[in-house]
Amino acid sequence: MKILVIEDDVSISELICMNLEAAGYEAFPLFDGLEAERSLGDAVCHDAALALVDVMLPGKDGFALMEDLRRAGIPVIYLTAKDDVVSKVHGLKAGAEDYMVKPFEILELLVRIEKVLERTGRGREKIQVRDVVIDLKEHSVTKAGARVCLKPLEYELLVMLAANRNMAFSREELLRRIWGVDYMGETRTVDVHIGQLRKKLDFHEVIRTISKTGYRLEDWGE
Amino acid sequence: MKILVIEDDVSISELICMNLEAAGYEAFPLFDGLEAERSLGDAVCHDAALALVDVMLPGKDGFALMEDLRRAGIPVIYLTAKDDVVSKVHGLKAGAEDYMVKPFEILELLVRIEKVLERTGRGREKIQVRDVVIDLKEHSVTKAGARVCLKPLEYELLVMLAANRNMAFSREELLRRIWGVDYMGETRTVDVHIGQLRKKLDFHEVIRTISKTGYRLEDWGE
DNA sequence: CCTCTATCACCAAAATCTTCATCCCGCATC
DNA sequence: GATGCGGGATGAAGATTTTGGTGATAGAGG
Repeated sequence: MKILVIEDDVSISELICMNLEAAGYEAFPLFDGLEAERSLGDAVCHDAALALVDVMLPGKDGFALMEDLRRAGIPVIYLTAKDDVVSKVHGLKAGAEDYMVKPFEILELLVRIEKVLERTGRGREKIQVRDVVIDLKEHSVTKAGARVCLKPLEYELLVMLAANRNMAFSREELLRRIWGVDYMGETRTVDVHIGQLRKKLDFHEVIRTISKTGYRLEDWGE
Repeated sequence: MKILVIEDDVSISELICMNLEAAGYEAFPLFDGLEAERSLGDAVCHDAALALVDVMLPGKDGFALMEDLRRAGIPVIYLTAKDDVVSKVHGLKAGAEDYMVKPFEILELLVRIEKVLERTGRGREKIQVRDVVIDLKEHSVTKAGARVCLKPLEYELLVMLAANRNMAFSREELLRRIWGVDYMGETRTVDVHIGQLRKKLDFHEVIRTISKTGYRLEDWGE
C-alpha cells in the first residue's frame, strides 16, 4: 500500500514517512511540485493509493497538482498551515478527500487515511489474526473458515484492536474512539464487549488484559 | 529530539534548557520574538519537535509567533505568568497544545512535554536501558528480546526511573508522582516494588540505592 | 408490539498492593 | 573482634482493588 508524501519541509516529510511506515504503509516522499508532477508518470508513483499533499509547495502548488493527481486517479488529503476557511473550501471543492491543519496529531492523520482508503475502495480489505479473518469490505468475520456473528460494537472493537495489534488501549481510549469523543458512561462497558469477543473468537489468550489500564490484542506467537 | 525555548528572561531560559538537556533533549534557546521568527527559517530550528513559548516576548509576542510555528508544523506549549482565563483560552484557541503558568515545577513541564510529543507522534515510543526495552505504546517490557511481565505499579515505577535516568528520586517523590499527591502510606512500600523491579529485570546494579534518600536508575556505562 | 442490542449492577474470582516481621549489611563503638 | 544500631532487602499474609461473567433493564429499530 503506497502513499505519496508531497511536502517540501524535509523534517515534516520524514516525520510523516516514518509514521506511515510504522503503520505498515510504503511511504514515497516527494519534495516539490514539479518533481511530483514528473514522477506521477512513473509506474512507481502511478499505483499509489493515496497522496498527502502540502498546499504550499515550491514549483507547483498543491492545488495545481490536484489536476495531475486526479488524472492518475489518486485521492488526496491536503496538509496545510492555513486553517482559513477559504483554503479549506478551495481544497475540498477541488476534489480533495480530506484536509489536515498543521501541526496535526499523527494518530488522527492515520485514522483519516484509513477512512479515505476505505471510502475510495483501496483500503486493506482483510485483516488476519491467527485463524480469524476480518473482511472489511464484507463487514464479516470468519474463524477457521466458519462465519462468526458479531454485533456492531463487537465488530468495531475487534477492528480497532486488530488494526493496531500489540498496541495497548485504555478503556477511555476505546470509548473515545469507538463510542465517540463525548461518550459519558461506565468504562466497565468495554469489559463486557471484550468478554464477548474473547468468548466468540476464543481470544482468551490473544486479547490480553493489562491490569489497571486496558487491553491489547497480541499477535506474537503466530 | 530538539526543543525550542523562546523566552526572554535569561535565567528562566537557562533553567529550562539545563533541565531539558538533563532529560535528554536538545534545547535551543531564543530570546525574542523577531529572532525566533527569523530562526524558524533555518534548518536547525525547523526540525524542532516542540516549542516552549513565553507569551510576553519582546519583538513579536507569543501569540503572534503561533502562526509561524504552525506553518513549520511545530507544536507549542505556552509559558506565561498570566494565569487569567482570557490568555489561556486565547492561547489554546490559537492552537497551542498546552499551557503552563509560571512558576511551574520542572518535572511537571517534562511530563507535559512527553505528553505533547506522544500525542503529536513525535514521542519516543521506546525507552531502552541496557538490554531492557520499554515500549510505551505497547505498554510492554522486554529484556533481551524476551517479554517481561510487570505489574502496573512496577511498570509505572520503571518508566519514571528510566525516563529520568541518572536522576535521584526520594521515596516521597516517587510516592507523590506515581501513587498520587494525596497518598498517605508508608514510604517503605516503595522498597518492595523497587525490589520486584530489580529481581525481574536483574537490575540489582542498575537501580542504585541512595542511602537515607531514595533510588536512582543508572545508565552511564552503556 | 416485538426483537435485538447495549448498558449496567452484582458477585465471585483473580490480581495486585500494603504492611509487617525478619533477615542482612555496613558502620561505629566498645 | 564482638556488639548494637540504622537502614535496606525480602518473603508472605491479609486487605484491597480490579476484572470476568451473567442476568435484568432500558432503548432503538422494525
